[in-house]
Amino acid sequence: MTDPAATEPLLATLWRMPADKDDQVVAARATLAEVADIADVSISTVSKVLNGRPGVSDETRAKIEGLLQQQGYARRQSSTGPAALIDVLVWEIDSTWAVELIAGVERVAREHGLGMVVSGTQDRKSADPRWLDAVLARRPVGVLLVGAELPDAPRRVLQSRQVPVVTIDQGGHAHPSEHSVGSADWSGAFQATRHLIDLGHRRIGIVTGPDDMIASVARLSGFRAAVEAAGLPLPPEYVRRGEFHHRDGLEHGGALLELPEPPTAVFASNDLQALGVYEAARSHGVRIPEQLSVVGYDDLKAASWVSPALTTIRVPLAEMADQATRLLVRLRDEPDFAVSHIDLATTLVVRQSTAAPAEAAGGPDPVTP
Amino acid sequence: MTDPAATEPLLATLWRMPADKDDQVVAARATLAEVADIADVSISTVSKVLNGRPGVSDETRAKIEGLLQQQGYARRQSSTGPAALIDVLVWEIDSTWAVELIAGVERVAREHGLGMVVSGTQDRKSADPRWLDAVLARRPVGVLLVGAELPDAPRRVLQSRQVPVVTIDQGGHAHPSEHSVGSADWSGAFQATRHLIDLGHRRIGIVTGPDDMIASVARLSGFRAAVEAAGLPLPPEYVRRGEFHHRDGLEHGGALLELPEPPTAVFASNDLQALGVYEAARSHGVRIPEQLSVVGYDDLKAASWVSPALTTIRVPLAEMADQATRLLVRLRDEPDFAVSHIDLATTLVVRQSTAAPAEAAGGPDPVTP
DNA sequence: CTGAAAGCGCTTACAG
DNA sequence: CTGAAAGCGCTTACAG
Repeated sequence: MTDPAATEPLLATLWRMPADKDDQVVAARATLAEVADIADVSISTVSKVLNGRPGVSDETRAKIEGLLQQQGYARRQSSTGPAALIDVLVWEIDSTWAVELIAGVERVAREHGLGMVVSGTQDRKSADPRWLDAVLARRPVGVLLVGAELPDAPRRVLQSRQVPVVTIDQGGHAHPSEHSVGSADWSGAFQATRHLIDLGHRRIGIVTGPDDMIASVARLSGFRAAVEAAGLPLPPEYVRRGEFHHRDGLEHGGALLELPEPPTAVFASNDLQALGVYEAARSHGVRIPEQLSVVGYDDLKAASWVSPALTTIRVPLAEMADQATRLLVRLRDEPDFAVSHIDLATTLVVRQSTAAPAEAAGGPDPVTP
Repeated sequence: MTDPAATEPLLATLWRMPADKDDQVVAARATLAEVADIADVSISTVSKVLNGRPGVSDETRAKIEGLLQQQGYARRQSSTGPAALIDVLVWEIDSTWAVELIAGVERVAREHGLGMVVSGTQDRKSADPRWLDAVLARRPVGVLLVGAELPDAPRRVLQSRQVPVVTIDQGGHAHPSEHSVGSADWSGAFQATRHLIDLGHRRIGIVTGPDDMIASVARLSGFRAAVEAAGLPLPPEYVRRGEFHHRDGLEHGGALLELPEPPTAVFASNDLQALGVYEAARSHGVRIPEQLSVVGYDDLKAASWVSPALTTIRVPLAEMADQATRLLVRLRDEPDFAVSHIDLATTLVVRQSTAAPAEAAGGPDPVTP
């Protein structure tokens, strides 16, 4: 059985051509008998290994365990269809941002009698293989990606098992072949920047999100468009790359204030960063909004609690969660439902963190570091 | 077969006495053969009904469907035991407080290869019956209650199905027969109050949580103990009942500041309330900490972002989640593990929201409403 | 340690 | 419309 040619016909039996009118090749799972055949042992022995029973030599056991793993052996499939579960994969599960989405998904899932399995990931772009295995074993109604992305390989695996995937907040442009629910990032950023310009600001800085996130790129782009449309300069040192974290605002906010010619307003790409800018301003003795205007993005609850209350772009997180979850439920009932990209509108919420610049001409005196 | 006596022995076969050394009676599910027997039809016919196949008369179909329902027929049980899931029931899922616990539970669950199913409830004390049904169908490793309580009936149902329950943050005193992980609420509140007294405050108000939550009662009690130990007066109007919400701080904070003799310091029973007190102080033109000291409870991330940064009691939420989840995993392996109550220590985090009162003797002038 | 054989719960093609 | 019989995937008591 170490002769590769010998296993050839056996492997072939693992792929069956079912008597299918659609003339479609479907991957059939391996049975105990097939694994036993490949391993050259009896079905009984494979059964013992599978159930952890004694009476099998270590050598045989190891060989069979390897084969079960390799062949992706799964017990007799219950013909009950998918479990009443939705799997949610969340990037940075403890972010205030993720919470509002999770709460929204839970509410709609509950309405439909579905449980919500939540998994976190620190790595936005690659799925833990154990996560994928767990999802396949659970056979959920569908998978919701919140801020996370899925590489092609696991994406195809899910597709082949008829597990639909919906992405939330990718700006709706990431995978054209994939269902997504996002918000109007570009125009939200444009509105925010426009608001600052209308107040009379001429020197406006930005703290961006990671440049490999569509939402973040779209916000920067909307910002640039508004600045350019107004004919304002945008020195490169006014554009600071961040990671959507509080500390970005603290660090880059400080750096901006220490420039020889600091901006009179800062557009933070999310509220957390905006709160970081607050802290930087505080430690530099700069008053908001008198000496520095700040606009955030998201409209987290905290945005209205801080002082001064934060002017920001409201992202309809609850509604996005709602739409995405309903889409998943719909895909369960109509698997061939056309691929859809939904972008919900964002709105500017003006509070106390923005005002006209101190001097329409020169701006505040440079701050001494 | 409408003669009740005739069904008697057949019903009896639904309860089998397995060849069990423990001499335990175990409820066995009905098989197709048994249902067929009761219905007086062949197994084939029952199988057809079960799978919605044609070739069965409406009458026979109706009879069999009724019996399948009545006998609680379930397909062949996968002999795999409980699913690789933990069920978490969360009170107010979108509270900042719940998030940190959920994130902590997810991390430990993942470590153990377990998925985390999250359900929310707005009603802290009664479980949705659909939730209970879903949990029983999922057969999770265990149930974690986060801020939620379970009435006796569902509690007994879970117990009878060997689904262990662990409660997080009930102060560890709610159900003596139940596993719980809490934190030292009484001594945390005592520390916080003691801190204010040490700074020289003599008039200290409190915004409490709901008086049917142990955590909240314990905090009030710790507060009282510290005030009394210092021989300070505690007028009834200094004790304001809240619900652990931001608006409690806003409303009661305002009410306290409008008293003829307002307190010089406020102990808020959680950080959200403390931020509400901030807002009340702001709208009354009262400066923190110069004119009013504020202490919170929880140490949410936002506590260090606000200005002035909030002095608070740190509750080890991540560690509590960790302990509770590990306890559940342990209960899976040792169902008879002794009931345990773990209370983790809390610590005082001194930031900028507390200072000595303006006038050691009289305090600030009463604020005009 | 190994596997042939009996058996369980279920499905399905087919005879009546 | 109904059911006897063959068969599938798996488990288990037991012979070698």
